[in-house]
Amino acid sequence: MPRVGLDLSKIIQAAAKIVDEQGVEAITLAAIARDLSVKPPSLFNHVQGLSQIKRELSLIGVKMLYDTMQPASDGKLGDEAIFALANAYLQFTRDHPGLYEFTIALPHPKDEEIEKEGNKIIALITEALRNYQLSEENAIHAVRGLRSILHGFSSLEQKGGFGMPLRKEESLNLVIKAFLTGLDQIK
Amino acid sequence: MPRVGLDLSKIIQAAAKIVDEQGVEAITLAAIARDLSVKPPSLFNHVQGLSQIKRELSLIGVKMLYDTMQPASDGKLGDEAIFALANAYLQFTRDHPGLYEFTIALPHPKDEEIEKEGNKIIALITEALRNYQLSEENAIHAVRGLRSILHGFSSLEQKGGFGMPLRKEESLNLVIKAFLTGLDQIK
DNA sequence: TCACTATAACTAATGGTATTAGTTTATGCA
DNA sequence: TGCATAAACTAATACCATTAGTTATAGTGA
Repeated sequence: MPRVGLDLSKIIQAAAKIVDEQGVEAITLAAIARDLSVKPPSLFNHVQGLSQIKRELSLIGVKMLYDTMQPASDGKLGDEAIFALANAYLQFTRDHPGLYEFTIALPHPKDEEIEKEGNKIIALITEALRNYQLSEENAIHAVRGLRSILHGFSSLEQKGGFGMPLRKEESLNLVIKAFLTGLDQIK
Repeated sequence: MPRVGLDLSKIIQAAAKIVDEQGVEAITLAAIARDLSVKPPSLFNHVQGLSQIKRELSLIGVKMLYDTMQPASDGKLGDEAIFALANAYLQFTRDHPGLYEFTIALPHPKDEEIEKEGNKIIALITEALRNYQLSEENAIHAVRGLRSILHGFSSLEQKGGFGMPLRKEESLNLVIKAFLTGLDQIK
């Protein structure tokens, strides 16, 4: 019985690799155990079960997304900050499609730790929109709008929803450009 | 052995009810069979397996979404048509959250029948955008943008992504309003 | 009306999954 | 060096999808 030296972190790393390379459907305790050269029950020494693993994937997903977006917008303001955030967001969804899905498909709607991390992302977007002089209420609408654009575009791209070969980054830039331009006039 | 009179349609209806009421995770042959008071193997007399059922859910999902959107925009043009489409889209995702997920999570990327139905939805949006005088290329970008907004907003709402109590329809209207206003200036 | 055929729905069996209980043994610490 | 903790295991249970083979119903033709 050679001890492999498992721990929660190694299990989550293996799980993250599987979802990013093979899709969220492929995440099973059996697959993780295989990847770690261990039998499935061994995982229970370090983890409550599959649902905890999914929860941890959501958590590191949100954290990694924030860590990707934060440096991108740092020091920038207005349009420049928004486009930087958008590019970072899109890049993350391309680099980590599986993990990204877990950032959206929340386990229990009320997981405070995940919610806290998610709020950091929202704060980042809110901050980038600061110099648009929006009312408090419109700022909330605008953040929701930007999140909808970012998630919708990324999700549709992931699922192969865009048939045309036309450059997709160009599409995202145009939506955001139009949205921001229109935002300026609504106030 | 009383014959229940199963057929493909009844099976798909039962499956649709399950995904809309209990979520896409809940769709299993066992659950469908229970709902129809039948043993799981009986389903194989009418269906290839679970993957075909999922494929059929995608197909009727796309068809139903089109049938919801088409009458909404019929006879309208410009902003009015776009907002009508958006409201119909949002309503569909609320009435049929499970079916809606299947319209996005396509089975094999290349299912011609589903793709054909999907193209009818895209044509509807394209038509509604007609009088914005967009170049052919920008029209494609704009359709992608609108789809991103609609899907992103609906998906985030479904997943409980919007915490605030602030009226959500208002948010969607503002994003679209801003997007359309900006679109007018880009050309 | 009756037999016959096609097939709907079944039971039994296989192999995959998560999870729990109970066992063995490696490893770190006294 | 010995011992206690716990890591990894085997065995077992319960669920799932799917296939093979069985039973018997319902519609057809005589």
